[in-house]
Amino acid sequence: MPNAESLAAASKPAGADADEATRNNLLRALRPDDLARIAPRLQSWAADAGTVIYEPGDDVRFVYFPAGAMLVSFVVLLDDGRGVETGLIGREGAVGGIVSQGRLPAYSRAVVQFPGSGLRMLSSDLEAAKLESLTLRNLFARYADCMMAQIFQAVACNAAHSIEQRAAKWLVAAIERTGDHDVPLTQEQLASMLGVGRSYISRVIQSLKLRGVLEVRRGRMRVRDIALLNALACSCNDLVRHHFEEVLRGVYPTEQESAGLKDEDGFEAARMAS
Amino acid sequence: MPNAESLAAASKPAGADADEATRNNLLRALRPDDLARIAPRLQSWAADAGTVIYEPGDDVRFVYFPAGAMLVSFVVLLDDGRGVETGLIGREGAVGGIVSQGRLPAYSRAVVQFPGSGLRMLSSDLEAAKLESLTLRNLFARYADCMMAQIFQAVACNAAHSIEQRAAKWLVAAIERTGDHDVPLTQEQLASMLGVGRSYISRVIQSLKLRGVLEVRRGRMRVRDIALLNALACSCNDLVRHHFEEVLRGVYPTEQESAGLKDEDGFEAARMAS
DNA sequence: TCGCGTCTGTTCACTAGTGCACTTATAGGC
DNA sequence: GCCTATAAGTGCACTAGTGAACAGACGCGA
Repeated sequence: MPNAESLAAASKPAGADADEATRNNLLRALRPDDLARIAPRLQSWAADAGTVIYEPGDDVRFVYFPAGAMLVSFVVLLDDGRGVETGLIGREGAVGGIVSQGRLPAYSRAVVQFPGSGLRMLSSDLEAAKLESLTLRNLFARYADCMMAQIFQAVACNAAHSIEQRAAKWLVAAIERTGDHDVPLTQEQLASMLGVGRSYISRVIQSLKLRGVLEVRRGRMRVRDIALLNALACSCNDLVRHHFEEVLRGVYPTEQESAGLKDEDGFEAARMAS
Repeated sequence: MPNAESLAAASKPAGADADEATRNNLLRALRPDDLARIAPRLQSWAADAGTVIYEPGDDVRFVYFPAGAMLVSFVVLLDDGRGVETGLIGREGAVGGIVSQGRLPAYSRAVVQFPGSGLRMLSSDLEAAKLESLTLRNLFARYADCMMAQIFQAVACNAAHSIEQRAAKWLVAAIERTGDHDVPLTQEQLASMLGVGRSYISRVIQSLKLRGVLEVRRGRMRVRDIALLNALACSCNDLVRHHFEEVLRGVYPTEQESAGLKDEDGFEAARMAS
């Protein structure tokens, strides 16, 4: 359950707490001198679920760093009005101009999926800092590559895997990032993100419930057996996680602060998020 | 039909013809001083269909610039051994370390789909040149953003659109890039790239044939009515093309050398490729 | 504690797509 | 000009997923 700090969108002026920065893995991975370089430009930032950070075509002025249990989705709008999720970003990453490296019209919509708080800074400030620091540039290029890998895998996944596999994958991915087995999401929202019919998702969830994988409440689910859930999912998540580990090994901190996520049977749900 | 220059993989030592460089839009978009900066490092390069440029995990040392009718696919390998196409690159772009900006293990396989020739250079040389030139860096960041948009759209497309729409889209995208209505591809290959069954693709192609959209030969198709084909496709291609135009407007050359692609009814098949 | 909006569960008829098996066509090499 | 490998076409039984419709049921606000 998202903690009570999820208030309406707001942002403190500047020089946000060093504490807050450690709640985002990309920022925590910064060398002290790089952190010192950008810290004065970071401001704290919070948003409710459903908040649209930017729309397609918008000039994206900020880079956003979700922290804690906050999740942001990239959503591509189709001609028929549907919006399909193409990527899910949590405290392991950042949103806004990561690939384009500055101000270009956004292609997707970015929307807050799970509420929470984080940090943000002007893209122009980040770009300026990247010009001064090779290590900073390197870290963000590595993260961009990982994000790209995630999107690549999603293309293949959507072409090849069943709706049950994809739904299970989504839930595991969300829990890995938030560190919370409680998923505040209606079935309607999940169906819409996957680009599939609501009634079928309902059946899939029902079947997971009957197998004891999760509990259903109105507007939220609670995952009871994440190991089984991950086994029912396709391996797309695992492949992407592996790429993150390889590319960011030695850059991301390796500490095991797995947020109490370890299950009895040893499934390491928070490897990427940790 | 790919022209006879498609010989076995080979590469001339250096300082490749300035001519060849104009056959790739990214290189043609370079300012004269930027072109002069990298030209000495460009070498010409050719490959047959099926040539694997790199495999997942490989250290990608070169950036490849397809020219003319050459096409390169990104293919993500699934756990079950299938490989699904996630992106298609032709003379409008480049392959290799575009997003990661240097040497990182590749996530996908890159494979030559249609044979031909082009240019390539060491990633390290390109990165060095980008450090020296803001305009060069800017051009490649813009292209990276466009490639990202293409992949984003593919995620949504695979989630939402029918196989007929996706097959039609693929054919239009290929023709836009090559400038040739002849598509040297077996139905098996097309099915595999889309991640779907071969027998169903056969039925889709059959239906297109009956509607007079294309002719079928063994191992190749010839598109007769690309306007109708594009109408049967989803609009994903159009959306991506629009983003290319917006982001690379004023950077890409705007001349209309549409390679004889204009149809009687005015469908501009080569807008992006031109 | 009541009422109501919205989320969930389920049925039903239907369409899209699968996977296999088998036949038929075709080009290209000798 | 024939042979053969391989690609294309097709029938069939089957499964996955759709979309509309409607009946509860949950929980929040007054």
